[in-house]
Amino acid sequence: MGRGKIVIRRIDNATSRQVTFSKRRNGILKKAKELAILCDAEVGLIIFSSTGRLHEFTSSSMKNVIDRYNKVKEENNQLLNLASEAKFWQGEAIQLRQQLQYLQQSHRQLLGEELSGMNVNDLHKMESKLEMSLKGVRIKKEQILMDEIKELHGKGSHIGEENKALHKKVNDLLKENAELQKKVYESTHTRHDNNELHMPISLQLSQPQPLKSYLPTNETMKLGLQLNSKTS
Amino acid sequence: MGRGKIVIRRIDNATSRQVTFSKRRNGILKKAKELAILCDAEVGLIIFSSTGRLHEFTSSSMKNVIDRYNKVKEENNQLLNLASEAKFWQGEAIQLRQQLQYLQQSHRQLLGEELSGMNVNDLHKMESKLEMSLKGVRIKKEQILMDEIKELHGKGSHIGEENKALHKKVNDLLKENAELQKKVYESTHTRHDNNELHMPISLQLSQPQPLKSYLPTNETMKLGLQLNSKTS
DNA sequence: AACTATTAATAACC
DNA sequence: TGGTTATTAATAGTT
Repeated sequence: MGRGKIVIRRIDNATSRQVTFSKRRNGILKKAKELAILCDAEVGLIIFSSTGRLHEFTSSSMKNVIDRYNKVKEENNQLLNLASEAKFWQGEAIQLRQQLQYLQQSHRQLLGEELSGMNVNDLHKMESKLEMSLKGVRIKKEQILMDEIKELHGKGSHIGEENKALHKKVNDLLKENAELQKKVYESTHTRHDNNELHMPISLQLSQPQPLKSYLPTNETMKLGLQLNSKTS
Repeated sequence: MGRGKIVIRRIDNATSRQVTFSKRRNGILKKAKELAILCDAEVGLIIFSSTGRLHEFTSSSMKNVIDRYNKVKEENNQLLNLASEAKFWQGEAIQLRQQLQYLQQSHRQLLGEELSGMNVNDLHKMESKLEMSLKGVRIKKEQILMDEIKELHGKGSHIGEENKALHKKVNDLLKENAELQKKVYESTHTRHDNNELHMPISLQLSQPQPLKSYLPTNETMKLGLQLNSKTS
């Protein structure tokens, strides 16, 4: 749109560059204004000439336009951040789902399900694997049982010793008791007849109770059962 | 530049507004780019369509352009402030200079200088003014003199009374003295003759001095003169 | 989105 | 800097 066509590149001649700037600047300012009016748009145009002079057009106010611009850019940024975050977690989810699927498959195969699609070699390997596993499991189980037994033996011998001591004590007490009974009998036999058996009876009843309580108790029996149920 | 001329006003039809927006937006974006390249200008163009969509062009970065824009605006603001401040003080100076000039003129005229350029009426008024001033001055002067005299009279009468009292005292003393002299004379007359007249002479000399010092002094005379020179 | 008659912008010149 | 004009570029109305 001039006397001749021009290529769009920096005009070297400073004067004609300035002239062109002046003309085109007016042109674009007019265009900006027209666009704003015709199309009801909010337009902000800032131009610094090569000499540093400022020229501007705004349909509203430059502050408005800039604020709105920054707002939109910020929102876009937030959207971008959210999008990238979503993408990241999506990736995580895909990876985790794959791992899960693989483990489920492996698990089913270990349990003997879904063996279709495996060749003899695979099945052979699987068999070895399972045998190794079984071996490990049995070794572990036996070890636990042995530990249990060892512990029980320890407890048992301890209780046996205690038992011995108790038996001795019981015997001593019985002897003592007998002597006392003898003395009482001798003394009461000469004076009163009706109160005769009161004291001996109460002493006799107290004797059997301590004997019973030093046998293996319910609690220690339970402990042994629990350990057994765990290793079976 | 189309099939027909158009007036630049908001296009009512939303669809054709949108179409026009699209076309002209491209046009102005191209123009902005061309201006930046051809003329080596820094350009920032922000467009919000009526539907709120953002379109932009910058030859560098929008942040750059906006920062530079704000910087220039701030500088302009500062310049504007300084300019308005300068204008304000200039106004003040002009006003003060006028007042000064008027007062100088008036002062000179009151002193009888620079009477050329005044007509008879002006001079008549001036004369009256000066007469009034003179009258005021004379009245003030007389008042001050009267005050001075009154004060002096007050002082004078006071001093007069003191004077009377002193005279009386002097007389008394003279009488006393005379009597003493007489006694002395009588007593000495019989024994010594050479000391006879010493004492009476000294007492006679002391009498005139106090009388002199109670007349108006040099200082009060001076005060009167100063007041006169001020009012003349 | 493509076409085109027409207007608007502007490059070169003064 | 501002005006003129030949020419190109942009685009309004249309398809």
